[in-house]
Amino acid sequence: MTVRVRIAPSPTGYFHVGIGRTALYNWLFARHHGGTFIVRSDDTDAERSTQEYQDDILEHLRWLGLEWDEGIEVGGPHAPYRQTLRLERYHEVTDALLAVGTAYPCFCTPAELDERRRAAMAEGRPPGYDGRCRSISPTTALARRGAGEAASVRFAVPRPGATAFRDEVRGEMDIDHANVDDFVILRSDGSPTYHLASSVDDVDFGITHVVRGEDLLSSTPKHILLTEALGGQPIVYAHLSLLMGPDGRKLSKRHGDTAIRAYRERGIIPEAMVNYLALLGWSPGVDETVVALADMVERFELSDVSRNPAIFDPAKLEWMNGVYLRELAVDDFLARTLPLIEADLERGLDDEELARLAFIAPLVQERAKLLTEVAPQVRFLFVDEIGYDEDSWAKVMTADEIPAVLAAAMDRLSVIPEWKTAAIEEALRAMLETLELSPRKGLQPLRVAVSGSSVSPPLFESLEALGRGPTLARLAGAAARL
RNA sequence: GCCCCCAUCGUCCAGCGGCCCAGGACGCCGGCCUUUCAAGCCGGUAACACGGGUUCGAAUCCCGUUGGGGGCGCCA
Repeated sequence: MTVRVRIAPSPTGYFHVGIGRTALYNWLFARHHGGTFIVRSDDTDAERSTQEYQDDILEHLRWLGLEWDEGIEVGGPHAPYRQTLRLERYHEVTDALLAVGTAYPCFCTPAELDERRRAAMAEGRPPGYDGRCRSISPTTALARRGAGEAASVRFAVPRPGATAFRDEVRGEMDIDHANVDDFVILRSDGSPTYHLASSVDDVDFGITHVVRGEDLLSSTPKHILLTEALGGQPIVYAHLSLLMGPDGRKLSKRHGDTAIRAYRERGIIPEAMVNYLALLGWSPGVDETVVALADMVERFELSDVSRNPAIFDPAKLEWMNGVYLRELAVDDFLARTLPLIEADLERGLDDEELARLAFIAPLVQERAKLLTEVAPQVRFLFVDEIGYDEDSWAKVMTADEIPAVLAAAMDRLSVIPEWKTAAIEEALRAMLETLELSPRKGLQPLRVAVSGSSVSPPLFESLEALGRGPTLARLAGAAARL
């Protein structure tokens, strides 16, 4: 049997790290088994669904490299893969269930249900639907509907009864139907609920494994019951624990960024995000933290997925991002960084500037954790006027010997025969010796004078990249500002 | 309230009855290196929630307590 898995994001919000991880696990599972990964759109919530969110989801699925074999935008044998386009099918199924009595019309209004739910809670009874419309005879029900009375359709859960299944990450489950109420499958406005649409799609699309969040664990009997009623093949379930915020509560907006987009914009690269997400709840079985994608595919097993809720830790993500940044080929690093640099400068770089950037890039690559750190670090190479970081200035440009240092540096640098790192270093070290200054004392002022900050790429290389003219001008400029 | 899930360093993960006075990674602290910041290297800090069993032997199995999470919608 070929493995067929899916994710069914609802376009009611940006693609966030939680679904990202679920998508990744589905993808890894499919790839590991040579199966099919499907993406469909759960867009039945017309109120909250937007095209912007839909685009964001697909864009970031691709950004993470989780290409899908079948589904929305790419098509496939079960197209279209969006639920709003399959309403007829849901009605067809509902009618069939109604006909055999596996489902029944419910005439309770939302207001009534709400009131009863409140009362039940207050009295300590289970707040689920009490099943009162289940006893209405089919003829009476038909008459009432014929008379125009609004009705939703509920699934008649067998009682007494229980649903047992084996969850691939949690083990054997057995849920008594006393805890599964007669749930709505079709709203009174004719739209399908999540339970119906999702289960019908899973059956119709031949889904073999459902890997999803633990929040759906207690709804699983509903889906199994529906699947059986539809005559579908049994589906294997695997429920992933949820992602938490730093305070141990469910991850949400108030914890800061949960959107994958936000991390991308902050300078996280997809390789790092994927690696980090993969290990947030799954272990390849060895004490390794940085794992190549191919190895993940090779080793991924649902049985190795952790049952513990996991706290999303941006600090570790950033560390990992640094690891991946350093592993990048310089050209690749440059390619990913250039758009950010040009955006920062608000102009493109010419060939000569590109060459200077390429010269300095490896040195920046070594120290970056985020792609977004690069532009500010190299900005001084491409602007006419630099802005000084005031903290840096206050910290290093206030010592008594500063004027002498700047003057000596200008003297030395203006006469070196060749403007190369080695010659620059030699000249400046000679200067340090003459002035009897430590590198820290004598070189930091030059760094601030030239780059505007006490933090920059290595000084000698930076000067070479800047060029003699601009270097001398910056030194003079700083001297004038003292 | 009821039902379900979970429980190893601050965090993520390893451990699936003896190899564990518990291992790796992030973080944190210290050192080395050093032209800044990083990186790198070396070292350190820190956990089996609690109580009962089972067993020659328990982080590992069972029960309970506590704690955390999820669910109980004509949301998904």
